[in-house]
Amino acid sequence: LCIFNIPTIMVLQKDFYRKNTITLAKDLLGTFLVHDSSEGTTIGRIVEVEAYLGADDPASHTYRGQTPRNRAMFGEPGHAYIYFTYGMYYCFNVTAAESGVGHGILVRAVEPVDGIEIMGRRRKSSIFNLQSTIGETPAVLTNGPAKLVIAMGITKDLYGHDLTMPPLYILSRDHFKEIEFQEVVTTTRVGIKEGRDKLLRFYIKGNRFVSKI
DNA sequence: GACCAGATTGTCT
DNA sequence: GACAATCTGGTCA
Repeated sequence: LCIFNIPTIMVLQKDFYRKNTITLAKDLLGTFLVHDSSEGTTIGRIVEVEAYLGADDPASHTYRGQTPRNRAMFGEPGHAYIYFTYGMYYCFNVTAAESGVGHGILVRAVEPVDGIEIMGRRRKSSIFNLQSTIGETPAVLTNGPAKLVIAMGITKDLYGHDLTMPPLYILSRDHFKEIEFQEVVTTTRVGIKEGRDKLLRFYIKGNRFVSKI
């Protein structure tokens, strides 16, 4: 991983996750999601997220309280909440806020950084045609919450996983590469019926891997 | 670009 | 029984 042979980059620890949910959502932009799997390591830079605010948010899976499905969001921040949806897809969230509150941050898009061939293989088993490219990198690999889960090989057995530990963890921003950190765009969330007015979607302005502009 | 139908099943009421 | 924090491939423009 010569890309990260830089002393300022490190695995984000528990303290990083112990903060206001909206602040955490924005702070996750530009960090690197890493998954070490038997197929190899894949790394994606987080470029788009959405915050879900539990009992204060009718769009949240935790709005009506705890169930077997959403229990991870009621635990410690900085763990994986992975849910199954539309009969065939999984989406990945970072749990947020203190225990009992039920907040989560949906990762909607990452920018492929390493293991791009592995991502391509995983995605091609789901769809046939990946012609669209950005330079050498296919744009369609990870520009959506279910797409990135497939590309990065995230499965439901990682439900509740502590994100400070292998095989799934998050690295801090590369401040050397981000001398000017990109501006954050704040907008409404995608694909929800309730809470459409809330401005809880955040993405890196101008980033080509964001799911929708 | 915009809009739309279909896939497919766990989860909750 | 209804619905879902989605994606793909089709149509029309």
